[in-house]
Amino acid sequence: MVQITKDCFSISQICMSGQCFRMDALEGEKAGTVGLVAFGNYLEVRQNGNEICFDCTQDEYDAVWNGYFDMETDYAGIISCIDSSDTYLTAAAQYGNGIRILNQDLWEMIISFIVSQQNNIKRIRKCIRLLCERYGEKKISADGIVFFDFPTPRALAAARIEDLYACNLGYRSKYIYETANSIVRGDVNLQSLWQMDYETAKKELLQLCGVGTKVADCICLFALHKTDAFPRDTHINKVLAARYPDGFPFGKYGKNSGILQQYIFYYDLNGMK
DNA sequence: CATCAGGCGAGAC
DNA sequence: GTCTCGCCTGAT
Repeated sequence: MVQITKDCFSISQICMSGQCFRMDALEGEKAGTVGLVAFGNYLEVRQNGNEICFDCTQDEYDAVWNGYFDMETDYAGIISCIDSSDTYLTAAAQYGNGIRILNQDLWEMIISFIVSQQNNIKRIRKCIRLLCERYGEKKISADGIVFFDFPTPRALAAARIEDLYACNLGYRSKYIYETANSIVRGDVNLQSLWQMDYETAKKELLQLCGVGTKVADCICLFALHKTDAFPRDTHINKVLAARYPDGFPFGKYGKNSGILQQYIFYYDLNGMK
């Protein structure tokens, strides 16, 4: 059990922010607790105000979760840099001030955001769950919780396309099959993406079948932590058209643009219009 | 019944 | 380079 006191951290906001599809609010006796799987580990987190309780050892927290939840980044400092005359952005950041940009697994984000295209969050979660149950390694946590790791590139490359269809992936089945095979073949070296800047990494990711500009930006932001990536989905485009007819001020916000994108997305999805 | 979900690839021009 | 169109599937 690890107890942390932290500002600008809300496990429920992170859970609902839509960057992770393997994080859920638990029900029944564990209501108020969030469960998640990442990097082959199962974790439960609960929070009371600024006090956060991670149900794991200190070693596991240090090795996995501190980095995963981006705990060393000063989000209050980022929010304080927002132009106060931009009332919309100020309100969006205020509303979602507990969101953090997670540091998630690169391969998992590639597949997850291919699945996400032209899809709704509920069905995305179902697709990912089926992929994990059918192609991922079965594991048991220290507390006896059964969970499934995210499938490896090799496991998905070996899947039959008709079996992928049976995971409710629809036309995305072929994209996943093709992308898994190109990673196994080494067409794109995932490890090499880490040392590239945002633009270069994005260009490399665009080679993968089913990865376009929006999905590539999500991978850059949620896995590679290129925080200058600014994914444009239907929600963001709607807000940009309504609130920023002359363009979003990327020059002003630079490497914080991607973080602000999350506040805008979350605000548009869950908050006020 | 039509439309829409955190788009993308293929083909036309 | 830019534009249009079809696409799995479930929710509304």
